[in-house]
Amino acid sequence: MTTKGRPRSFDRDAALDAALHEFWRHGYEATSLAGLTKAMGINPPSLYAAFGDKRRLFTAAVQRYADTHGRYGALALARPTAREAVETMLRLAAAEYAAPGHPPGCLVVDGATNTTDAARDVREELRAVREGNKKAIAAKITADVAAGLLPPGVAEEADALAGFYASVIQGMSTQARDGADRAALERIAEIALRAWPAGPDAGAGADAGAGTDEGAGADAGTGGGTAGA
Amino acid sequence: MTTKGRPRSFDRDAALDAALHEFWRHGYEATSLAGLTKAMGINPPSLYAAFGDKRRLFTAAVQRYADTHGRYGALALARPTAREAVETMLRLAAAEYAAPGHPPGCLVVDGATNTTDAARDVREELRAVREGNKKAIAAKITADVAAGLLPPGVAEEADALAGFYASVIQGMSTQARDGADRAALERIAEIALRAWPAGPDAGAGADAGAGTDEGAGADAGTGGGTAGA
DNA sequence: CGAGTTCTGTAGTGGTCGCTACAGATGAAC
DNA sequence: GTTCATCTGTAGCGACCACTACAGAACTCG
Repeated sequence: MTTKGRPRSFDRDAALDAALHEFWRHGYEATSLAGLTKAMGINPPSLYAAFGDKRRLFTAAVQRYADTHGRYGALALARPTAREAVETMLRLAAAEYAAPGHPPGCLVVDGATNTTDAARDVREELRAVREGNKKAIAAKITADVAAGLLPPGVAEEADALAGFYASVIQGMSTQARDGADRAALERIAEIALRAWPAGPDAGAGADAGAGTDEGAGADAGTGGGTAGA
Repeated sequence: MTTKGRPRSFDRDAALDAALHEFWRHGYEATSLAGLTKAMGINPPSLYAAFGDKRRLFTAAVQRYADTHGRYGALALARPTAREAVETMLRLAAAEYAAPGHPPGCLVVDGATNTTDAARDVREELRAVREGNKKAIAAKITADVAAGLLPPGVAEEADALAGFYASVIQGMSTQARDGADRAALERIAEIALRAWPAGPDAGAGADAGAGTDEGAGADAGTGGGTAGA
């Protein structure tokens, strides 16, 4: 299978990166073909030949995002414990969302927030990714409860905890887009980690790494009491 | 000054409410004049005579939102203590974001997330409201430190705490738009409140008795003081 | 070389965007 | 009634939207 015909005169990956940045900054529908072709340095027919159409180009950009800037999610979920996974996810998100060289915030969180009815499927595409991440966090928590790393009562609020940390991360994206720098985002992450449930031997305050005020009984009492009531 | 000429044939407030719902659901730029006029039950010339143009109609809709569904923010900030303000804001937001009868989430958070360069000022308008709310929360915290309701060290992280709770609320809006119901949002709010700093006499870690700090801050029945225990 | 294949730039397509000119309709003032 | 001011619906403005027909350019193959 040889490559016949006139060869492509642009770098497909570089063009995809340029498209990704456009979608990242403006969102799906607010990104025009004119803006895309200008940023990518190509003309519409080349775009359509290489990527299909705007809709498929967006999906390709999301995929590329997941493989590059958005890789922190998978990296964090690969950590052995739920606590490490959540902490890693928060801290990597803080660093990534405000990193120079690309638009602030998260493409998956804010890439298709404002859509017409015609682009409802685009919003659904990103929503599915967000919900998948949330479920993955909940699964990590449930697994740690089963492994004895977290008290049994935490199992009942695994979904709630996952929803909380998903909410924080999504809010961090908005904060980054509003101008928060990396330090500010890291402070948000740090405070969010104070809400992590105490270990299985709660009350003794055997906490891994975090807050100065955290190990004490207040949080342990809150979590255990609410869950067990 | 009498009213001469043909009287307006539609209810201006009702039309504004309809426009608000359109902007709320789709965001500023994804809302078309055609969609607005259809939802408002009027024709373009009537819209322009009554509200100026799409841009000014949006600002009027944001103002109406602030006076109605978005009133929870001002209500919460009117509470005497920072703790009550934040707790009230979280719980009212949880109830409001998933309430039936209107689109999910918050207009101020998600009403102008995806914009072209031409509508950058719209995004700025909402960003200013968000940042104002964040600063108001920080001011409440700083005031409570000055009043002795919170330990002096909290003053240094007043901005960080405000950023954290703003982040949670903004994330709750995304969660609501992704389908979270009121109960799920309230669980997020509850977990977020676990990160609230301990009272002024908490440094020694003598807090098994929750009454020390919670008695002043938590109102009856809200669960702010770990109600179930 | 010529034939075959694919890419590239030009120059549009119909459709929708926000917005408005215009004329008829509908009221108050006289 | 007549006059005048304002609103209303129709109909259409130029600009932009995503997208593509077309022809020439640039490559591999025989």
